[in-house]
Amino acid sequence: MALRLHDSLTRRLQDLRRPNPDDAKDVFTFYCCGPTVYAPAHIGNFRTFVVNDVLRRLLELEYGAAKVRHVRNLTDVDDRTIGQAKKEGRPLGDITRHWTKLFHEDCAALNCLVPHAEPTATGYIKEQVNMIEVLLQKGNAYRAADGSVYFKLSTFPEYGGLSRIRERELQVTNTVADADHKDSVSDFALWKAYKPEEDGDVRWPGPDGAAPGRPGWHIECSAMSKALLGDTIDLHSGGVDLLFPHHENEIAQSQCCNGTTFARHWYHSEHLLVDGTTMSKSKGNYYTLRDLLDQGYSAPAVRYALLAGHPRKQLNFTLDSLHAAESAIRTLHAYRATLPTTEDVNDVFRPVQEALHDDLNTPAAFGALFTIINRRETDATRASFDRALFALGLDLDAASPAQTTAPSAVTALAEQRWAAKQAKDFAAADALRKEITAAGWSMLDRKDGYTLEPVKK
RNA sequence: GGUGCGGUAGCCAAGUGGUAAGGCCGAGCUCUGCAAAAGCUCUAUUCGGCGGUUCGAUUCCGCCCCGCACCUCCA
Repeated sequence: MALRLHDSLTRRLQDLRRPNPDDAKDVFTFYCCGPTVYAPAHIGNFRTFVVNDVLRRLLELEYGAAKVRHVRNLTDVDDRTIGQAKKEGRPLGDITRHWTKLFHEDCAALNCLVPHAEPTATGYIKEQVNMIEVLLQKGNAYRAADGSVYFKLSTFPEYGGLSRIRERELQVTNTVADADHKDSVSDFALWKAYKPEEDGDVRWPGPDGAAPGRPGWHIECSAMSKALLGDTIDLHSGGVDLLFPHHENEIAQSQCCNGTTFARHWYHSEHLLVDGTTMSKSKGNYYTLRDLLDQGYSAPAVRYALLAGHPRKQLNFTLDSLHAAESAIRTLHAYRATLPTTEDVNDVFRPVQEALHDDLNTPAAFGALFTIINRRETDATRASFDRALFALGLDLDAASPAQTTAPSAVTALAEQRWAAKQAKDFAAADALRKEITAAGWSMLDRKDGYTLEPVKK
């Protein structure tokens, strides 16, 4: 079954295809909008990246790992990054390096495959400037009085096709008096002229005839995808919030500059909610991966919880859903141990991949997974199970709670209780169990000994 | 106001014009001295409300109620 995915532009399910499957050099090109590195990424951000990671895995299973090229950018210069640098009184690069490192750590913990390239906006200034110059030459952009460059929306009649927002509606809603020098309020910035009071020392030489400054946000993705993947990419994805204006603007810039289709397929994943509303700093209702790990939840459980709802539906995140995820993962872990390591004759877990191939239906995939498990298929092997888990990106071994060692006082109590139990002095054994529990540890009796684990919350 | 999405068991969540996957929680049982783990079994005559189409609708259509998101730099 081909990989079918909802396309945001046509609003239909469409098969994802390599345009030239007979060409050995042809690869499937996949661009996903990445994070802005100025603060910790919250798990809402990671819903997008985890969903896209499943997509990447499916593409690899479908075409072969060598036939997929996945690019995800890092926005390391914009109002927010500059604002954060200014606030902390540190160079912009310090801030963005710091948050990039933490972002990568979280990605690794969530078992996301590393993109083939992770370009940064500051690493592609020249490409962005070049693109702006082409747009100026073609008449799709103009220089403003302050030296900024804007995209002239009226030169691209197809604008709004993705978001279905018409220009006149934009103007109605644009109530903020625009302080800059646009011809039309709908026009968006390609290049922002340097403002000493706001930008500190962040500036580059601008496009021909423009002032020094920095690129606008939207142009970076257009320039980096062009540089790394070519004029037309097979799949472009991101969170729904990017649909307008970011992706709409990317289409306008890229298609006017390159004269060809920008992306063959658009995919947007929905938001993660907390307490029924979207996460945000101002509401104070967001979680970071670190928060959850510190509370004792495992990264695979977080990944599971993020995939527990259909990616194109809003998902309300709760600690209950994390508990459920932890339990489900324990079941998977125990089940895996029962599977033979023999070669598989029937791919009994095939329905899991099929569910994923049907518009990335992750909840249905989990359903299929457990249905098969509950059937106790005699043909099930570890290899077929692991293939299913690979597609979902679940690393079960990483789910085992951190092997914290009990304090010596607790170990001593445990030794005493074990001895008492061997001597069949059950009254003493029970009393010692209580003490151990009171100290925050569970003593789990095994056949030939015992293990100690922190008491579960 | 515009655009889009959704309302399915205690919680989460798939799905279909032909009579409701799955996970969690809970209950019972088995096994263990106890506990835990593991295994087995059970848990929606019903899919926001009211109409319509149909032999038949949770699934299609209309209206209504409720919730959420986006509307210029938020994944």
